[in-house]
Amino acid sequence: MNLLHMSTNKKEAFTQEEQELAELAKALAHPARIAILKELARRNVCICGEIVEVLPLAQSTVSQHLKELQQAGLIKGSVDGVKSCYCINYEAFKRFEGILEKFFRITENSQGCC
Amino acid sequence: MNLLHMSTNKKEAFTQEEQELAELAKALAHPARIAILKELARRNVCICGEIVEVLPLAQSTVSQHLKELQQAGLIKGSVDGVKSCYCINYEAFKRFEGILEKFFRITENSQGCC
DNA sequence: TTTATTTATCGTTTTTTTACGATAAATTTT
DNA sequence: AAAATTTATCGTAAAAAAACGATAAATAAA
Repeated sequence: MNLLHMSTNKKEAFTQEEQELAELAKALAHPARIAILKELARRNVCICGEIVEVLPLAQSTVSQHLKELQQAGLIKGSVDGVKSCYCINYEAFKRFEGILEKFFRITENSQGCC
Repeated sequence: MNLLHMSTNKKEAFTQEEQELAELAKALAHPARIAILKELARRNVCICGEIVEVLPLAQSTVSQHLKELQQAGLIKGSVDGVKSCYCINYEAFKRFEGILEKFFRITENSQGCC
């Protein structure tokens, strides 16, 4: 492999699994998004702009993070009048957990040498 | 909170735990790094430039990814002559698993509303 | 000793992410 | 009906990540 680095489309060079795990990991790759997820889990009744109150970020920035979490599938959102309501997508987390577990299992039976 | 967005240093606004999880997740947030980790685990004898052979990326780019994984603590490296050898840091993965498990547990007992 | 191999690092470019303010649309409240 | 509230989106700026080629240092092979 690696003549002129194979394909022009880098994304396609990796497996579907690798891409999916990377996408999900990316959703967790910012402390603000982790804080949002924790807050959504804490109040099991869904919240909306209350998240903004809790985070040290501007409303538009929080909105952006919420969008990313939603696009990754980790949260669900619904509109209630002028307010909007988000919550944990339980099924997605279960799936995420499964993918991670499988991944970690691979690393488990490798005895390092360094 | 949130008057002028609190502190000027955004990083400090989140907990140590949130930051650590975000850092670890970021290390997984690229398919190339996942592929590298899988390859390191597959050959349980450590490899080095053989990783470059397997990935559709330039040598310098792979080297960069290896550095990031090492900085995140997920892999260990050692030099053997002109070659350099990397391997899975088993303890780090165990720790990572623990942190994730704790995090997922929080999300588990939240019944969504959307 | 000269040549070849291996790999980390430098410099650079391009792309993505993060963050904010301003604004617009929708909906309550007054 | 007018004013206020809520929130997504737009435009933009700054920072970080991703990628490459070139190079230098170290070691191995000739």
